[in-house]
Amino acid sequence: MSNATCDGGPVLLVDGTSLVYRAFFAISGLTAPDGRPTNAVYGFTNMLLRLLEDSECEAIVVAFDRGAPQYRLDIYPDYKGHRPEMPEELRPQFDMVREVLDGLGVPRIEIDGVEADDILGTLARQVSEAGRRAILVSGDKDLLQLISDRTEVHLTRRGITQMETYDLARIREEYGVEPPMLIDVKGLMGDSSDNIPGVPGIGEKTALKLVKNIGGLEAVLADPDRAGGKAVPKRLREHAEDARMSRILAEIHTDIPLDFDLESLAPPEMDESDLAKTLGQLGFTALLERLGVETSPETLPGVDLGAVEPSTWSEGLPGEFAEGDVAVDWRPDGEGLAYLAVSADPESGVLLRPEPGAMRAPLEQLFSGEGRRVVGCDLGELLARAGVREPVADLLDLQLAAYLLDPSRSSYPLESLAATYLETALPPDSEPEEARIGARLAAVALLGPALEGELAAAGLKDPLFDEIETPLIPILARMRIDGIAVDPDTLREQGESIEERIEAVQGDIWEIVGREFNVSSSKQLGEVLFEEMGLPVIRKTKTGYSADAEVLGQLSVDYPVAGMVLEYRSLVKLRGYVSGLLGEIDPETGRIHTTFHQVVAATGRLSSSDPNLQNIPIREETGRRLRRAFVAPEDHVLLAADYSQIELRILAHLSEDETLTDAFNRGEDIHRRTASEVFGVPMDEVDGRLRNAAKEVNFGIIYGISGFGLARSLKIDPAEAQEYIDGYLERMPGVQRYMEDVVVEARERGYVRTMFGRIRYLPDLHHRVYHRRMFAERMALNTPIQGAAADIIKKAMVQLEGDRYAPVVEGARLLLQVHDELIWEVPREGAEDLARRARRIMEAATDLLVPLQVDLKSGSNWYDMQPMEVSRDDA
DNA sequence: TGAGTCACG
DNA sequence: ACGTACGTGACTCAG
Repeated sequence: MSNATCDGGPVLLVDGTSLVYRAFFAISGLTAPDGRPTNAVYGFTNMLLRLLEDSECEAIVVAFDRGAPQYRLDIYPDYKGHRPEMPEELRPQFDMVREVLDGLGVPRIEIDGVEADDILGTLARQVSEAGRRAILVSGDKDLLQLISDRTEVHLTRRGITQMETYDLARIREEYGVEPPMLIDVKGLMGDSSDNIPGVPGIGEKTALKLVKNIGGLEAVLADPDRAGGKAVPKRLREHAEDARMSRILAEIHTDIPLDFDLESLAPPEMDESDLAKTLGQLGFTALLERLGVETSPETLPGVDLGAVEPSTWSEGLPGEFAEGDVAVDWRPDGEGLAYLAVSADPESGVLLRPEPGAMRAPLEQLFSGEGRRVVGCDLGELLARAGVREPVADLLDLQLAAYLLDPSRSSYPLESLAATYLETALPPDSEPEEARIGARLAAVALLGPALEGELAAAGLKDPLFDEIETPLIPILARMRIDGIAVDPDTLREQGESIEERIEAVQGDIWEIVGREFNVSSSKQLGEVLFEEMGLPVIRKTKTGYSADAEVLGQLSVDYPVAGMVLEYRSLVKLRGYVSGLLGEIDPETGRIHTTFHQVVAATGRLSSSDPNLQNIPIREETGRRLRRAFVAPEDHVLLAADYSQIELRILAHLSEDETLTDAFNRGEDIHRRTASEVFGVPMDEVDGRLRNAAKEVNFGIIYGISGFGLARSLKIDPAEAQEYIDGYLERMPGVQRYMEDVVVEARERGYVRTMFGRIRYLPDLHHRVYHRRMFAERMALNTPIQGAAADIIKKAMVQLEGDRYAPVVEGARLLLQVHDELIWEVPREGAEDLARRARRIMEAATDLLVPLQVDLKSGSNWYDMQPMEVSRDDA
């Protein structure tokens, strides 16, 4: 399309500055995948492509303003004086527009100290003098003065989607004057947007009438009385010089020296790979398709696995892959591997097919070479599946790197890494498997340095990737391999008791209701409670009646059946835990081997699954007893070390709020102090109710507070909740300022970062839908806090566990991480030693304005944990 | 598969 | 005039 020649067609002269501005205000909420605002680039590019498609143009040029137009400022220093500054989100988009134009092969002209108008005027004159037609495209009516029989103007109308054509006939009809006379009109009327004064009291109508009836400005000024009346001639006399100056300012120059050869104008020729890269990074894939640009470029030349015979597993790794850097690819199959492929260079690789039960040896070899580097995806999973507890090789996990670069993605398949960072596609499933694996290996090898570069450029490599996340890989793998011992009998006993109570409660519910139904079915429950029994409907969901714990809790005051449903629900929930946990006990080890996921939570936290051991009940006694099933082996104990109030301490540090830091530095009970501040009560008069309210306020602050949310958690009036919040922010002005600053900065940058540099993009900060935008703001407030807590405990884990050949304490194994807590099993006699070291390292993991505090507990199972007395002064 | 619910920090 | 606290994973039902 854009490469088609169209001899004899008009030359398109585009006012880039004006159109980018229009696009910026016409479209909102659009961002690139990396979070940069792209609304103006998108609108402009879209408009430009439509122009190229619609007009059979011969050539196109885009002009931009650059710098202050000195020749106008000399005449009138206040020219464009009252214009608001360019919006922060628009400024960087001009460079993106330039890149897009370069990719499209559209020439652009910008000259220091010259306005786009004048460049366009000059070009229009040149085109016209060459006997060709020109079409000026802008959002600015000023260009109408340039219209001639060979020049027309297209103006954007209402937004940017539509253009309106102005030609000579239309100007004559609408204004009744020749186009150059519009300069005189503007000289008289002025222009508030450019801060051109004109003659006060003369607006467009009067100005036009004068010019139409009398003639140009000089003719009007020569005999002001011809204007008729008294006021207008008076003003014309008083402001004649203003009018003359205004006319000069209003006149577009057509004689700017251009370093541009009109003869060289040619239809644009796009650079497809350049354009694909530019538009791809901006996330404009639909535009790429519209341009017919190949979006999934040629596939990589794969590593030739034919060069080496696929090996069987038992033969181990061929010698040439046993040392030196390698790229690996693998595929899961059940609990094992479908294949493992390794290559050391682009020329050759090896494909191994495992024999069941013999996975370990080649993978030990793979990860054992001192100083070698293994590059691949999800290496932790590979270590865990192979049972490799102590890899020696350096690891470069591509998935982990990609997660740090953009932690909000739902997954990090090699295909999408290759597409994003290499701009290549992997072969489709229709290709033979060996060819596909060969190409995957090639992609892995190339992605290594590519992603390392990206990490470094984003400030994520050191220390986050190199010192924290990568060393954590084998630690998490080891936690999974080791697992935690679980006593199935304890679970089964509790399960039976739970089952009995479910039967009983279910029977009671059925009796009250008068019939049998499935209490677990929200649909059936809703019908029974709200239709048959006529209970008041408190809230509705998309699909029916809401009957969650909050609603049932309210109803239970008047309707005992609601309370019984709550009990039923909690019992069913516990039954789920029991059966889930029993099903996860490895028959060989008698232990549960949960998986800790390193690339799931967008804040940087870990997550746990199969089973999730980060949500084992503790708040309610019945559920808490489940913890009795998590046991330490003979002569061992479980040791738990948890950070006390780490998120509030981070808030104190980040906000530098005096009250908050003071409270922590004095070692006060933070919720009590908060209550004292917010409710104006002396510390020792804070009762349990006030303290709890303050505790909820503190949670609210960390989550990105709203009066409504706090009201809900405290079951109070939203207005009252808002008063608490206002009171809090008044007493903690540092926190208030911090919260405001974080959101403003995030909006400008498109992302937030933790103290350790961990990044999270929040494109929805510009979303046009209010609640999406608010949601993003709360993420902006919460992520630096939750994320920093994650950074800190990860760092502590690495310091405590990273030295693979010297366990912290003989026989100790780190088993679980529950966000602000670490749990080990340790020989009884080593517990105190481990506790001391854990506390020392965890509390010193980072230096904040307030101390970090670690509480320690130990016990023979996860239920009976007793506080440990361990002194700190052992440095 | 999605919605609703609920367990944890 | 709107919908509302952050981050997860698992179970259950229903289509």
